[in-house]
Amino acid sequence: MSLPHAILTALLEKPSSGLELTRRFDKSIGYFWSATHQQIYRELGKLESEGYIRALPSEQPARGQKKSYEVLPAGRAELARWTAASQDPKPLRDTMLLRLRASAVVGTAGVEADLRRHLALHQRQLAEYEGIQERDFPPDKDTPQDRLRHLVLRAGIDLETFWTQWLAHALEEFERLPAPEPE
Amino acid sequence: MSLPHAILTALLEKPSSGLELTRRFDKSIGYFWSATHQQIYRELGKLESEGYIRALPSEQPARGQKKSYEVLPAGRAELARWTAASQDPKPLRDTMLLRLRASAVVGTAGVEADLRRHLALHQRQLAEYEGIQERDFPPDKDTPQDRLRHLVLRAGIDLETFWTQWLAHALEEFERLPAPEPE
DNA sequence: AGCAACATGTAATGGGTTACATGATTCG
DNA sequence: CGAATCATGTAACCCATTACATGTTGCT
Repeated sequence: MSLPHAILTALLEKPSSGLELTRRFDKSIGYFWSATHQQIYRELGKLESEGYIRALPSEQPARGQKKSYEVLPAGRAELARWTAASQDPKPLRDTMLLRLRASAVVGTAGVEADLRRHLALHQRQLAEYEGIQERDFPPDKDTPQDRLRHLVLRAGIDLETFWTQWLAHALEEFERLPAPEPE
Repeated sequence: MSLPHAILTALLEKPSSGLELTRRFDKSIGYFWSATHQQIYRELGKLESEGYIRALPSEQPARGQKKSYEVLPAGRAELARWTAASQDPKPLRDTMLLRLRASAVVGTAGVEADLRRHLALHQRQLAEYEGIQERDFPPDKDTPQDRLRHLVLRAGIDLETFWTQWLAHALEEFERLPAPEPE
């Protein structure tokens, strides 16, 4: 229920076409919301038909043609309403944790290699976020908007930090574990 | 694609009926995987028809009758296969982070109250996990299985710790923010 | 007998994922 | 002109969520 609001936010920050949105979701928006181009195009159509956004008039609408969108007042109002509304946090669902719990019953074969791979992935992600932090949030940029966006990036950085530390700890445990399969 | 494997893991740890599984998912399994009773019943039917689990023969099958399941060898093999297979981590999707980013554009009205509410929820969750840790993982319990399960619980505890700290930090930022709506 | 709690389901909806389809532009 | 890339979509499937339906057990 939040993809349309993620798109409205992105379009308010900067009017974009579908593919540009996809790239921004892969890049800087990805640390709090992810989406594929199929989701985005479907949602852009829905948002347009609901009167929340409109295509910028400059471009002609054709199949392979770039089509940029901007947010209409109704879209901004809907985003403000949704942002202010109370929402419950979603319960966790993490495959790696489940696999670890399962490996206590069916054996740890194969898991350690993937723990290492995930550690490398999270370390790379962390480094990327820290790069964004240095580039986009120097100490002198300090408007309320910057502070809020930095806060969100900080969450991404802290989460990746958590994962790298937890995965490193998990690997230490694995080295202390006896070699044969349990159960 | 992991709900069936979560159920297989839970059933291997202890054969259960649908409602018992639901309670265990609410309780101790919830810190790495969540599921409702509807999902569980549907999946139990599928797992049974695939030959991964079977109903314990002692009970007669009727509508309001308790029906317990146990895992068959094929189910255990499938769980072992899935656990060992390499899987990519799923990208983050967090509504609160999105709302904060949106509030940088449409104003922060209403968000602060929900930040406080979430902080309280995460603090309660953290306290609950720490209770489980004290009850279920005393220092003398130290089999490989215990270590692996403790590792998973540790992730839940550390994640809740992260959220409480980040939310507290966010609330501090809000107090430093100028009162009027940005943009 | 009536009611609450237990227990197992069905149906409808909506979002996410994967695979595929199609037109336009650019570059060799 | 052919291939790669850019750009916008369509279709099918699966999973999660919500609301609803139905039978059973135990208690008063």
